[in-house]
Amino acid sequence: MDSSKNTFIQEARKQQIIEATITTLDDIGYVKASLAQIAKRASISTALISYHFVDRQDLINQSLQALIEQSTTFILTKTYTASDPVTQLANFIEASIAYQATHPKENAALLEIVFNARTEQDIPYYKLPDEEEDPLLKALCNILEDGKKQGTFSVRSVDVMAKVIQGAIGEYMLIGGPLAIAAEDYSLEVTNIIWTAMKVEGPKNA
Amino acid sequence: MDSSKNTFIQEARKQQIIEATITTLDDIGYVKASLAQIAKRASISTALISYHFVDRQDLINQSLQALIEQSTTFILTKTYTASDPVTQLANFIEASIAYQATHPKENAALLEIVFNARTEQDIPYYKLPDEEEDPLLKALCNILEDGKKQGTFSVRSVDVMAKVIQGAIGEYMLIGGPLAIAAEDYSLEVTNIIWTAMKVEGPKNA
DNA sequence: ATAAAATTTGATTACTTAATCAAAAAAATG
DNA sequence: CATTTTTTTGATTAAGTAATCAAATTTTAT
Repeated sequence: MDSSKNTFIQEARKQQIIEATITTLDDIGYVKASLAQIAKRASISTALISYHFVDRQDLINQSLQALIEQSTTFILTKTYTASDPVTQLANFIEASIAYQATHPKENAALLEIVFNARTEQDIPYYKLPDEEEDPLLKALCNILEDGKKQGTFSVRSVDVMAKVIQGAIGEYMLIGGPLAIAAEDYSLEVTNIIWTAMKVEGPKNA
Repeated sequence: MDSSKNTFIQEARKQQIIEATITTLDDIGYVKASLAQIAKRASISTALISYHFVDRQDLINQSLQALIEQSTTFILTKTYTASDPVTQLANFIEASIAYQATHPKENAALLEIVFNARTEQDIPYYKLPDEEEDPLLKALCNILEDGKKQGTFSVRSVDVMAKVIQGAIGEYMLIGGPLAIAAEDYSLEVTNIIWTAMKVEGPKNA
């Protein structure tokens, strides 16, 4: 809770363990990412992990939090370089896809946790509520709202449009093998598609 | 391999075990879905699972295959009710989302496997190549190609557009909590967005 | 009905797991 | 420099894992 009481060593060690956790998740996946495997990659004993984290679940949760913070900061920083919704949206899409391309390890680890971890009531993390929780979704909705208000975007449902954009972004990491596309090309294509879908027209139709 | 050699009992039992596997995956997730848990839900002994399936991996793989076949058949059957690309696309989107809404258990189990299972070389299933393998993606691409050829759709890259559509569909199941939208409403919104994005215009711009 | 074959089980196997704990090592304190 | 506190380890624990196997049961064929 209160990290001000922790020494530098404590914080550094925790950080090291979290990094080893991320590496392990990327290497061998959630199922096989045991404390022993994580400890091996951190070159420490398993007991030391238990000393710094109350639980395996705790370790996973803190790793997840670190991963979310890192990617969120990366994306939102680039997004708000601009002040107009059009550029912000383009930045958002590009940064989101660029993050995946430049941080494959972190991205894989994030996926592993989100799609494997469950609450004590066995509710998968990926089914947990969005909106107020997910700052990326909120930022995206805000940008769409702004563009809608100032008449730049033509959007029926901001929520659904946000989901479509999120889906297009999320799909990039699932592209494997033959039809692999460069991140920049994919970003441009997606931005173009979304832009076309929201283009304001002369005569309004239904 | 050759299922013609299997007796009815064998096939029925295998089917029962696969169903129990799906239920277990939905209930408690991939990590905790042990043979014991699956056996409990099928009201049989764990050894019987080993008798009918060579491996746990084998059981998971056969369950996955069953799940993919089921959803693919459902979606493609509804899709090809029509013969024109426009209706086919609308059908495809609607059927894909409807399947998720009407088969939550199967859908959850499919997710659990795809995002947890790995090959012997530790490659996650979700990273395995698409295209030739995934009949849904192929069908979607064909529909887009058809519409493009006959001048109904305006698409730069069929591959990317297909991914955007897949992403929008896949995102539906991740909508949890407050902003839950009815499947039909979501389908209509998505179809509308995609249609707008592919609308053929009068004057061609760059 | 009886023998043979297929199916099912309970018990056991060898392993891996997360977590605990006393003791050792290292760091901080007076 | 001595002592107290923090950090780290190795060994152990109890529980759970997939898989095996001989024996029991059921089904099928004769």
